[in-house]
Amino acid sequence: MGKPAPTKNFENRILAALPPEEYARLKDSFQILPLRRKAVLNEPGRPLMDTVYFLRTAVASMVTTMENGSTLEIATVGNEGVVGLPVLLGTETMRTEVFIQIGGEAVALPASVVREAVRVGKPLGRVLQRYTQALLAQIAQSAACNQLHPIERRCARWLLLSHDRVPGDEIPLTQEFLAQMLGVRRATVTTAASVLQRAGFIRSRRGRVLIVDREGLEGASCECYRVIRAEYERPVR
Amino acid sequence: MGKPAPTKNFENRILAALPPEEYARLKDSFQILPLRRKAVLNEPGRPLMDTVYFLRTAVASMVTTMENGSTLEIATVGNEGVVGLPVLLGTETMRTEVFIQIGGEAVALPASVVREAVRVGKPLGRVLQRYTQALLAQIAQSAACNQLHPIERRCARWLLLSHDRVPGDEIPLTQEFLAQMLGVRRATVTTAASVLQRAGFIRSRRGRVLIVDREGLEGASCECYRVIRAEYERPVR
DNA sequence: CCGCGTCGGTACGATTCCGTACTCAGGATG
DNA sequence: CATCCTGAGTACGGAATCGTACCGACGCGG
Repeated sequence: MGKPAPTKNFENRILAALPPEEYARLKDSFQILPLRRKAVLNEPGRPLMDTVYFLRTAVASMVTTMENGSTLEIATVGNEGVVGLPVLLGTETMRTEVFIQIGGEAVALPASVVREAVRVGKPLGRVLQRYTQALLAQIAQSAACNQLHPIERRCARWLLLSHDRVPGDEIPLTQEFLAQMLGVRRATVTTAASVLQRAGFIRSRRGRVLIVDREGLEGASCECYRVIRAEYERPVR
Repeated sequence: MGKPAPTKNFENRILAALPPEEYARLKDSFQILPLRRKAVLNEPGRPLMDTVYFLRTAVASMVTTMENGSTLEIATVGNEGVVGLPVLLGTETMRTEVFIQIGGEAVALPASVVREAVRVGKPLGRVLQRYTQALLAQIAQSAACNQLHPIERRCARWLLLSHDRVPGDEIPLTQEFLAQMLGVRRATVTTAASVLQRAGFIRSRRGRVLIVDREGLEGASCECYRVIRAEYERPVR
């Protein structure tokens, strides 16, 4: 399939889908800011998110932590999406932690502006609802994937989803981190990655993974990659 | 904790949360109808859902089927929720199958009526957005649970969530079915259920499970039951 | 250029769950 | 009452993954 075509200037896809006049109107409230790796955008306990982030080159992760300390990534958010959905869904807290997985740029909009646009039925609201559905589908598919597919395939899926959201072919990433995303031991990731590497699909260096053969990796991945990607690429009606 | 208190006449909780005048207004479009077990409310391929179902005594399951035929339940919907969310989120299809797990009553509303209410910002829209968030949280928690918790606990969790949505203490349910919900073999369910039974928490007969010691079952369940339930019981602000 | 902290590869027994398959029991049907 | 189908219990070898641990290597900072 190859990577999805990048948007112009790596603009966030939700913003890019807006009619020009809506985009122009919102632009006054824009604030373009860099998000550094490991920056935390949402913490489970914290009450309020007063900002909605439309990611450009930055990539974020939604992660759940269990009582015993084990973690699992719920969803990845890149320039196809937005961080701060609860603001639109009537609550001001969310139990999952959201943090920046790969540093980059984002557009910040005050929650009030977004909320107002949604309330009065502006196009932004429609697009955000559509994104909510896609996010829901992604989470649902991952839920099933976690239970039903072996790690090697899930690992490939994760790498592909990440690759789609990153400019080049190199993903900054430790195996320890990937293990936490997939909810397995680091050693398990090592063996899975070794197989993918021996097959010539990836090359992992210390703290980074290079995607060498994307086609091959897609073959090694489970169907879930395709399903999730298709959901995000469904046209906004 | 005990079961959640039932609503009056087993009314759907979303409808019950509406202001009286909104409820009265919608009541003209109501259609109360029985939903039989195994009835399919949504099929992945099918285009359009022109009806939104507010469940009363009926219980529905959202299920994903993988290419290899294995299945997994994504979420359970009872009288706290609604079937037909995509209608509100801008698409008309959904990849997950939705079917009736336990027969009962539901209120059917034409999608157009609901969509209009949401569009013009009626209270119904707010409550539905709030439910969307809770559903999202439920799916996210299950996703993590599937990966991180052993089956015995997940089995207990499932039984509790089902128990909450059913009038009595008996859940009509074959182990084969439960296995498909949890994404495991039937034999695995048998052993898990045996443990719960020997502990005196449940009694399983042919095609039905009786909840004997709810407190005990809560102890045998993972934290996810509490988390999910808490999300649904969060007040609508 | 050296030292040390972090990261990745590997090992091994333990455990959980799978795949398959056989058997028995409940209960509906004729 | 006999039959038959479906549901539930059980068994056993195998595969995947865990928990823990050790070791070597990369590369940053002093």
